[in-house]
Amino acid sequence: MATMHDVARRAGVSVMTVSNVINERPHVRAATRERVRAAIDELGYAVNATARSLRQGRTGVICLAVPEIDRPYFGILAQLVIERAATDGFEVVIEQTGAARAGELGALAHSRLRSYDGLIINAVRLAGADAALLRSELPVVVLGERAYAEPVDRVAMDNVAGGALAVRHLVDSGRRSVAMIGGRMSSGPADIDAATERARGFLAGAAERGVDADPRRIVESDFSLEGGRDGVRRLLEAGIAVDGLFCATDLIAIGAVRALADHGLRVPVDVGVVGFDDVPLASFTTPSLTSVAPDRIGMVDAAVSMVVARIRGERADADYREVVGAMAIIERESTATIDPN
Amino acid sequence: MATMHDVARRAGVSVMTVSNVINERPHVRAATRERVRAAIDELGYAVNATARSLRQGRTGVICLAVPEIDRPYFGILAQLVIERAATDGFEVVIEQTGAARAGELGALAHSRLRSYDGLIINAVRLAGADAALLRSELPVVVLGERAYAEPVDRVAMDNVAGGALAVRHLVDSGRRSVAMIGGRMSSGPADIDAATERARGFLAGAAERGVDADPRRIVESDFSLEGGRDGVRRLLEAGIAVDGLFCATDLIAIGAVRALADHGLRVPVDVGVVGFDDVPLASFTTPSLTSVAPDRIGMVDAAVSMVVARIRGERADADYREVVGAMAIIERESTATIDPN
DNA sequence: TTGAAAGCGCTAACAG
DNA sequence: CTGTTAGCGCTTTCAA
Repeated sequence: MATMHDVARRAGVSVMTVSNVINERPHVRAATRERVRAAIDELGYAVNATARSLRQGRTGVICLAVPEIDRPYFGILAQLVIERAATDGFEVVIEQTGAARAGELGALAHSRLRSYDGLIINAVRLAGADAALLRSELPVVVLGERAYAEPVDRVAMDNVAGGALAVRHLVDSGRRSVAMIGGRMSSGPADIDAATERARGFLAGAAERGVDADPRRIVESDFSLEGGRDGVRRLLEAGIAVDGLFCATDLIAIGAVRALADHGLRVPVDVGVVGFDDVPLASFTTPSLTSVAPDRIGMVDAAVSMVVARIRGERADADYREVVGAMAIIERESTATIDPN
Repeated sequence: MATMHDVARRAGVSVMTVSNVINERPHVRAATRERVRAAIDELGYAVNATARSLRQGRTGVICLAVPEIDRPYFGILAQLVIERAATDGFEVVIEQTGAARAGELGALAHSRLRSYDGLIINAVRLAGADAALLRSELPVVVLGERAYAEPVDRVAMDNVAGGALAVRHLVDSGRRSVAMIGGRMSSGPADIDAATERARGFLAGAAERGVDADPRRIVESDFSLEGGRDGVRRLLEAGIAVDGLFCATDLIAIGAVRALADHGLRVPVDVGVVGFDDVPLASFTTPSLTSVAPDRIGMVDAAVSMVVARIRGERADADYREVVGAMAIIERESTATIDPN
């Protein structure tokens, strides 16, 4: 690979002039610039980003850490973050945490090692005690979750409100025996994650509408197709009557719809189903899936803006911000109102 | 951030000794090692990967360039590549090409800039004329596609065989009027991509089974849910009778199944549908989706092995290899044999 | 077993 | 408008 020195020699200028041309700085005579450009083309020169990063102490790269990139929700999120970061001149590398605390801590450590300029982390397991780590020299924005006692930069979605929206809609469309798959009954304030918050919303919404809000109507599960399938099996085996089912993600919902069909239960006639995330697929399943939709674009915009502002030093160190994204319910076929006949 | 010099000063040794400890090189006295380790912990020191990369000329990072990370196929692929690369001590960064030639050339250029050690590129638009670029100092393995006249390192899937498998299965399960969504009739040998190859397999398989293999039975489409929906609409509007439908990806198939339902056509009773990729979702849709399954794990293993061998200089420069992954058809409900009554 | 010196390729700061 | 110098943090090379 040619270096800047090679280009300088060939163009008969100093390396500094080459650098000035490459970085489009003023005060370079047009003729000189052309000579340098020609040399660059002839040698097939390209800047070495590693050397530039070492010198500048910045990489121009933001890390996005998500649990698993092969879940549709995170695929879309990644796409949006990449596009949005590009508008501020940043690249994005994606890191997977495996939805584990170790992986999430690893993403933090790793961002430091690689000198990424900032980190947007969709943390699902980082505990409040880890929050101190989130307030380091490295600009970090926590995305998606909502519960740290310590102040950190954070973009959350209102999972409780979303869960309540879902169950209210189920009841209002004629269901009385509601249940939830993918929720969690928190053992304390320590591990408040999306599963817990959505479950709280579910219970609150059910109580509000005067339907049975027994925590036994909530089963835990992975946020996966298999989790939905197994969740339905467990509900039915426990003998819990269900005509309205709230699933903590769309993937769970799709697995659940399939399992319901396998048990001879039709959606929406026998059971109404609501998912969460509003992935594109939700419009295309049969039946199409009613889902709680977070304001993805707004959240991504807020997260990137926040991390970029920190990187640029535009905010005081202790000035932590929190943004909570809006939720909406998108009604589709899976909760069509039951004909009273 | 503490540097190696800070650690050295604190431990009362030279930077070289610190480096030796960090890299677990022998010839460091146990006592010295402990002293250095203690200093590292006290200062919270971590190596600066950028500086190391600049010095070594290697980054330990492989780039994986895919069209769009939010398609399930590529999400899974990324997951597999990350896991496999880790076994050889490499990290992976994911780059999106937008399924455009510019994006694919960009991934190449970018891998050079960032000094990535190698590139695995799922190229869908790079033309044969660009193949020369693939044989540069940068180790590159082309994944998924199959058609370059020039020799390059390549891991392909047998798209033609896969298309033929699909149509044979449709005919053998009782369908006679087959059509395809997401295929392309190539204008020449220049742009042979998956859409073209799968269409060739479709035509060959149809001819082999003695059913109508008119190219008008193939409609182009995006590899997306919307593409499948629109493809069905176009087929039906063109008045083409269809009782067997081959879709170039599972996403197309899911969109198509939905559109068929909207037109009052039931799957599999009225139309049998075969997808391609065998994404996990295929087992969970209603009806579950018959799909052509590439040997993903085998392909990923081959691709990572090839690029790592190149990085390590274990192969002669001109010794290009090609691996073609096996295909299988996974039969599910969407092609259940029609009861002759 | 440990250390000193050099330099990877680039850019900030300043000099001309 | 252009050039010189120094140094980012690390590892390679060689010497002690």
